[in-house]
Formats: sequence, structure tokens, C-alpha cells
Amino acid sequence: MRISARTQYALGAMLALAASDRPVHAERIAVTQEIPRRFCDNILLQLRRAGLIHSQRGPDGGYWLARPAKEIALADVIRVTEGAEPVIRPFSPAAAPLTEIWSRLRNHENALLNEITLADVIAAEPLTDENGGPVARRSSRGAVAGESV
Amino acid sequence: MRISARTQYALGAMLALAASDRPVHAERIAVTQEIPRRFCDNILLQLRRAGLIHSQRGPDGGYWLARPAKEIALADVIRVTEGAEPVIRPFSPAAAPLTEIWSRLRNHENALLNEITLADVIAAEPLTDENGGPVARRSSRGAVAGESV
DNA sequence: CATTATCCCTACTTATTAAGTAGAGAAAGG
DNA sequence: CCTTTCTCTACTTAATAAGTAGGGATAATG
Repeated sequence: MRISARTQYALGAMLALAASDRPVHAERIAVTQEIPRRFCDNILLQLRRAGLIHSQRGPDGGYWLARPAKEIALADVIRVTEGAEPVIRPFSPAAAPLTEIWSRLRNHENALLNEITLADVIAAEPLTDENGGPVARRSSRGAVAGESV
Repeated sequence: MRISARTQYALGAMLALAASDRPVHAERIAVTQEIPRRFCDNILLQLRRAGLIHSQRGPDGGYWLARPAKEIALADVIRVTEGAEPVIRPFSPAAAPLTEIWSRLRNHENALLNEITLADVIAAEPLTDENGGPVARRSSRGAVAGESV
């Protein structure tokens, strides 16, 4: 389970947009999400090219989500910044049966990340994990996003 | 789901040892598992220091498992080569609820890899995945290692 | 139409991690 | 002792991630 800084930043940026009902400046996103200013531009550009967000230039410009927050899964964002996951191929015949195991892990991971949307994350109570309770709640797409750790 | 070459090599080496009832030379492991010769030494040393295998020097030397194959989980091997997984901490408050999600993914992954042993992998039918069938079978520790991809 | 705020784009640099290599030392056995 | 095999530390090289730079393009405003 490895998440690059870039991906974490991208998720933070998307959450910031999801939480706002109007366009948000890159500057503002960088500050609130603690993303290095230029790097933030860089990432937003990538998200826009992937079609996840829209943008407008000039004064009154900014970024906003291309679709409602409850229709954007975490996996949608992660796919953009992490790229396609490389298929793990065994080096030797003896290790071939491991392929099946990697596959199962990947599938489970994808299933979860495809279910949880930006809206789900925003709906989660902040800081409730302090006392071990649930953080994410019910998915607006049907999944349960919390419980049973 | 990222697996380094080092980890894949280590798993291949461990499977090679699990499949043999006597000590195996580093040389032989390197050849059969297609591991660069010196790198193989390097990895075997690490596995020995972690207590997963034993060794003997000189002619008639070699490596063998420190415990029965059914008592060595894949996670035991992966932990050695990948080191402790870094805790993912959110950069901003808005991203805090994601922590819970990373945690769930990690826990699921660990649960699976702790259940499946070297013995399970060896018992799996090789090449059955060619026709989409199961590869891993029942775990000698109770887990089911195949099905439902 | 000049000015300013904002996004747009390519390319570059730097830092970190992974992958692999080298060389000499130390035990076991004949 | 002489060969084989593991043991150890350290080094080099390759790949990826993280972050930076410098301008260009567009939109609003007075």
C-alpha cells in the first residue's frame, strides 16, 4: 500500500474542490492543502487533462469539479496520478502461483477505491478517528465506507 | 499494490528452499529463480539475519528454512525485504478521513499475506491460471488461497 | 487597449529509493 | 593448505519521485 505525495496532494486538491460550490484558485488550494505552489499547478493541470476538473483563466478564474463529488471515486483520482499499475510477472516458474495472489490483492483494493467517492470522504466526521471510531460513513453509491478495522 | 524486484526474488528463493528437503546453494537458487548472482547472496543474507533461514559454509554448505514451510507466511518474507510500511499521514485536515481508508486497505492486505504460507503456494497447481482456474488451494493454516478473482 | 490576475505548457533540476556490483574475509571439509 | 561456499561492508548505477523555472495565453476590468 504505497501512496505517492503527488497522489495525496491530488486527493487533497479534489477534496478542496468538492467542498466548494464555486471555482477555487490554485493559490488557495496550495495554501489550504499545504501543497508547494508550483507543484500544485502541475498536479491540477494533470487532473484537468484527465477530465476530472475544469478550469477558467483570468481574474475570477479557478478550478472546479467536472462531475458531482459523489460521482468521482478515489480510484478515478489515483489512476490519474499513479498511472496504470504495472502487472507483476513472476521471474521464475516456481513463483508463478503468486500471480494469483497479487491479482486478488489488486482487485480488492480497486473494488474499495472505486466505491468510495469524494462525497463520502467529505461526509466523514473529521477527527473521529481520534477515539477509534468510524471516519467514513455510508457511500452515496451504496458502499459502506467505515467500520471494522 | 507494489512489489519490488527484491521482494519477488526473496519469495522465489524462499519457495526454492521450501521445495527442497536439503540445503540449497546460493548458486543454484540464483540460477533456478533467475536472480543476479551477487544480488542473490545479498538477499539470502538479509533473510538469514531476519531469522527466516539458516545457512552453512564450506563444501556441502547452503541454505535451508528455519521453520517448516507451512509456518512461514508470505508476509514474513515481505516484511523483511520491504521493511516496515510507512504510515501515511495526511498533509491537510481535509484529507484526514483518508487515513481510515488507507488503514483498511493495509489491514486487508496484511490479513491475506499473513494467512498464505510458502507451503500453500507450493501446493498450488502451476499454470492452472492459464485457463482462468484457481491457482492457490486451501491454506494449511485455514485460509483459502484461491477462487473469486 | 493596457494592465493584471489567473491558468497553461514544456522542460529542467534535485532528492530519494531501488537494483545491482565489488572485494576481501571466515568457516567447513577433504 | 586448498577449495568451496557463505559473510560482510561498502560502493555504483539506474529509475522514479518531488519539486522548480520561465515564459506564454486568456479573461476581466477600467
